[in-house]
Amino acid sequence: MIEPAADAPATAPADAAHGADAGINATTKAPTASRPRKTRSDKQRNRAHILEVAEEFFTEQGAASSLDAIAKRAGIGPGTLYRHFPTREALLAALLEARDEELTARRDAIVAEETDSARALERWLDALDTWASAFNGLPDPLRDALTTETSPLAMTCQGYVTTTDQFLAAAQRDGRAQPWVRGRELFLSVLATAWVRGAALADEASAQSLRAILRSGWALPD
Amino acid sequence: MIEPAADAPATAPADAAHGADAGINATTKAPTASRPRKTRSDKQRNRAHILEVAEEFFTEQGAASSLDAIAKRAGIGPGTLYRHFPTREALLAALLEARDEELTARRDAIVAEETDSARALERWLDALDTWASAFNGLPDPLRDALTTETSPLAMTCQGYVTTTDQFLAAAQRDGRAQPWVRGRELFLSVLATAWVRGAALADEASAQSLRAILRSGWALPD
DNA sequence: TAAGATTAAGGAGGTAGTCTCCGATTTGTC
DNA sequence: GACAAATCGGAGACTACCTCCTTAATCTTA
Repeated sequence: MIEPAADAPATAPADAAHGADAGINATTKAPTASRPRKTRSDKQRNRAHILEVAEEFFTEQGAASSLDAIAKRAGIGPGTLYRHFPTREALLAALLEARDEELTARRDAIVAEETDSARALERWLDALDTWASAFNGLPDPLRDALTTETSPLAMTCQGYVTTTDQFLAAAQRDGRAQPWVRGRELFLSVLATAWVRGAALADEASAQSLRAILRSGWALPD
Repeated sequence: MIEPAADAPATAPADAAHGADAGINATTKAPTASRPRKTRSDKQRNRAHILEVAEEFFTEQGAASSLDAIAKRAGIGPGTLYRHFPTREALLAALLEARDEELTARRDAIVAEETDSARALERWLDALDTWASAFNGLPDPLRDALTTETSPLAMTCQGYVTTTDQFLAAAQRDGRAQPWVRGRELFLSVLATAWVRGAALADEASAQSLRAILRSGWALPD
């Protein structure tokens, strides 16, 4: 049996909090401490549009695309882009958040369908590989996030490391994975293979082979 | 027995050709077609100094250091630096050339000392790992070189891939390495582990573990 | 719905890095 | 020592990142 699940990597609702908290300070008419305004509509519109355009750019030209160019194609000034997403990592995190749902779904599907714990871990690593290969050059910021602590990507990565740990623990319990391996390293190894793929634009063969090497590296026979 | 060796990755002598070819066109006194001049001394001096300073910078700040900053500390203009080394890769290649001798020596030592072909391959991969970790951020240009064909680093890499292939072939003959692995992928996997190490400035534990995963990945028991 | 308050947009511009071109300088040769 | 060729130096064109401050859009209230 397998049992990772229970705590997903937490898809934060981005911006909640407006409405439902009026009337608290209605006693005084002080101009300060008034009820917070509704978020301006153009802000949300811009945010959404930036994300669309960034997805395009990153897909076509990799995760290191020029942010100014993204702003220009989105028809906004650079200041607006940076106000919404102070760093490249923040922008990437927002884009990956959209993929979070899919990855979580794959995780749940694996848990539900797979009875072989080693096979389950393998499928999960496959899913992670696809995720980390969303954009060319994505492995680099992901790797950095894993050691930076204070990155918008850090939380996301940490969640997936935890999930990896759970799949791995199950496989280890069944004697199907090397006992000395840790989830963090498997996660890093997935990033590393995705990084290798990023080189060639078409060294798929090498990436495949590397995955196989890693597979036979963490696995135990039977 | 092991038998890689024979053809080293070819340490090009950089600039030969001066002297020993005079008198050929001595028949006419035509101002054209005269004997080529000796290389100017300041050129060699500058080249050497650039290499010293670049070694410093790359060691301290990684392989992505500012080239203009290197030129400035070397007391020359950027144009001079770019004339000597048109690209960052050319500069890196020149620096790595200095390490070529050491790596070749390690290869020869392994060939001479090691009777266990799997152990020999392992030691060679260790040597490569040290080589690829000479500067922070070095794995990236090395990876690119492996698929660019027309990079000053490409030849160097290709030579080491060949050496890896030879050690690997020996191990495979002895049934000590997975038969489906190729030298290119092992080389890439070394780069990948070096790349992982580059993240943390100190995630040595993960890098070690990744090496172990790879080790048990390509190896066959007994 | 118009005035006032506030939030957000826009974009000029400071900083930094890459790389090139050409006038000035150094060096080798006779 | 003078000439010619090779090399240097660095201004500056280009691109990218990111910030600040002025202007414009939107929300609120009457």
